[in-house]
Amino acid sequence: MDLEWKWVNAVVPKMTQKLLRRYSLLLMIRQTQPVGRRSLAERLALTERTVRTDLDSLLDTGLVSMQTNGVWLTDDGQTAILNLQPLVADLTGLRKKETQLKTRLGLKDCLIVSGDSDDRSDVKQTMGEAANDLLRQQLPAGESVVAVMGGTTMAAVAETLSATLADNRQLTFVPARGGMGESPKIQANTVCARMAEATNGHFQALYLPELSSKLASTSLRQEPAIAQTLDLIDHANVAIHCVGDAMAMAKRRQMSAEVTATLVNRHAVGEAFGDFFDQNGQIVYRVPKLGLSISDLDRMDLVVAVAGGHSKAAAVEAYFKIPPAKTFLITDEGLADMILKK
Amino acid sequence: MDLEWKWVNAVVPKMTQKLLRRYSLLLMIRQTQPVGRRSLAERLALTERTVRTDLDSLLDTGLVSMQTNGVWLTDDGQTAILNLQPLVADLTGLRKKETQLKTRLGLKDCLIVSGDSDDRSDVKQTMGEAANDLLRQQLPAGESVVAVMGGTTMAAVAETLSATLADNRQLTFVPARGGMGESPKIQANTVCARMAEATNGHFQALYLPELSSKLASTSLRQEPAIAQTLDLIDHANVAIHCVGDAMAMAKRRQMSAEVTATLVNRHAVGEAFGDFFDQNGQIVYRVPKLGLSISDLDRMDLVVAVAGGHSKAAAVEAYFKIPPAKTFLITDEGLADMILKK
DNA sequence: TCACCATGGGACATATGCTGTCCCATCTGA
DNA sequence: TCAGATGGGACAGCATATGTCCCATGGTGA
Repeated sequence: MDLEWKWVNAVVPKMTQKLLRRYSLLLMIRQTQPVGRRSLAERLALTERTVRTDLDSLLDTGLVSMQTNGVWLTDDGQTAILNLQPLVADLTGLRKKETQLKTRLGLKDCLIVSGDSDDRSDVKQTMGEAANDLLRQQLPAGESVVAVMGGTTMAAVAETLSATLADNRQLTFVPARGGMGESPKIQANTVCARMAEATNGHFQALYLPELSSKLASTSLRQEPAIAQTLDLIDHANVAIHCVGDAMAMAKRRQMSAEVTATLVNRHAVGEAFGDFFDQNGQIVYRVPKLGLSISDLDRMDLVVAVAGGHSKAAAVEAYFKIPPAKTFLITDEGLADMILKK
Repeated sequence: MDLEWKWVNAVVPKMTQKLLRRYSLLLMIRQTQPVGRRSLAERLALTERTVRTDLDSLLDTGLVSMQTNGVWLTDDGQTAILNLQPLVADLTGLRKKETQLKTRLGLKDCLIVSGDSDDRSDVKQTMGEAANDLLRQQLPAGESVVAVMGGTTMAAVAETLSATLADNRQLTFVPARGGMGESPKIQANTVCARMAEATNGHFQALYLPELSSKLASTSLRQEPAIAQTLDLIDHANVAIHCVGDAMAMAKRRQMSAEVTATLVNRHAVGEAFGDFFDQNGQIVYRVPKLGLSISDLDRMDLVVAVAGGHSKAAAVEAYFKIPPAKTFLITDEGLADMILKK
């Protein structure tokens, strides 16, 4: 498929440029709708007029609609993005990187969005939308219990979940683990609530204080409210989570100096589900928490990992030495390049 | 893949038209090179200027070259045609018909060119070029012995064989069967000679008179020159042949009224390798000839059948109830439609 | 409620590319 | 040698794309 486009380009040059330009326009509209010509032009570094011609064309073919408050993506526009994604990935060479990363990390499949979320904050949002697309295609129909984690990346995913996801599905969201010391805005409970809201689904919170001893967790496990949620987690068939850089996570969760020192000593590079691992994928420290562990992913129908930014490359690369080979990864070019260039 | 193009078209309308126009331009150049703008314009029902703009573009990208005697296809142009073929087949809907026909007839694969060779004589030539493309991709490297049949279709294939076929191959052509009463221009010996010439290969003729008795064939088989050729035929690993309408073939070969009556009585619809069969693929009459039979195809590495025109539909459909499922078919839209519409 | 700002739409000159239609010098092949 | 086909030049007309304004308006936050 890769070579094919070379010839298309030779026969109708600049068709691909135009296609890519309009595709990125569609993406940007989806991300910021409702939005006006001038904002779009600025964001995409195009002139107002070219944006306008493109919009007029897309209006003709019904992919966008113009309202007094700005441009909106139509349902057809949504579908177009979904259908054009692999094609555009081909054109930009991302497709090649996707297959490379897939084999390199042993993934079920892989989606790479362009950019680097360490540099531009909107890339995280694009990853969120990619996650939404993926879920729409991969989430089994019917009832599902979705275990999710917290974090800024997961919050971005939650922001973009659309109601169309719930068309043939009844979704229940549940935090994969108890409160992990994150700030309220990005903790799993908040993410759950937001996802449930967006998809007209249900959610169940898991309010847990910081745990310091195994004793406390054993007694807490008896609490009816908590036991019920833990039971739900045990029945989750879908997991969406992120992978974090070890030190960044330790700092964000304000872990004690003692624990941090342990992490350093044991060369922890990444974290997922509260488990810290070194570059060989060996778990070197577990945050004492209730809920899902990496090993529970085996029994899931669908596992989606979302992580981007070159700073997380080492973490992600190490992480995928652990989980079953059925995980989907959604990442960005910054991270992908960092892993592949080695 | 089929749906994808709908969206490409929605995002960049009329690019596909242009792509198709230029592709057909390339095809026409290949067919008639060296050729001038005006001839091309006339043949493709375009204006001179349009052809010129397209040619200029193709010149820029190096797919064609302009000489004082006309336009030539470059090597890149050749490659472009080859690589764009499946894509264009998608766009025109031919691809869908190809897969349909493939499953319907139980083929290894199938190439359909647009048009109907019963209506336009140049369609046969296009099929020949398609055959050339297919051989270039499928013919095993190294030495091959290619058994070919006669007929106008095979003659068209022979016309278009190109030297590039022989890049990594040494080819020997041999008539699959003895002279079948065809006129010299289209008989297998001539076709062989022409193919060998085009590919810098060898060929071995098989000159046989009309045979009327099995006795004669047995004695002829002893003749050293004939025995040698027959031995070569036995070692053929590739076969290229056509499928004919039963009555048309009987007439062309000036078969006796008696035999023709037999064919009618037994409801023969088609012919291949001198074997006539009815609509169920049952062989109802064998021309007493020396050489290859349909059953010998089993041991071949590659079998290509070439037949087009709606009038041959019944014959082709019946034929593919006989041979192994590894045959490639090259046909035209007229024939494909006739089979598929039922 | 009001004011402001971003919105879509209109307008226009300009640039670029495509089209139709000539003519012409030149090359080719019979 | 010569007739016919070749590529290239030229030009006007047309369509589309582009850059740059301005304007009325509607939604939103103060």
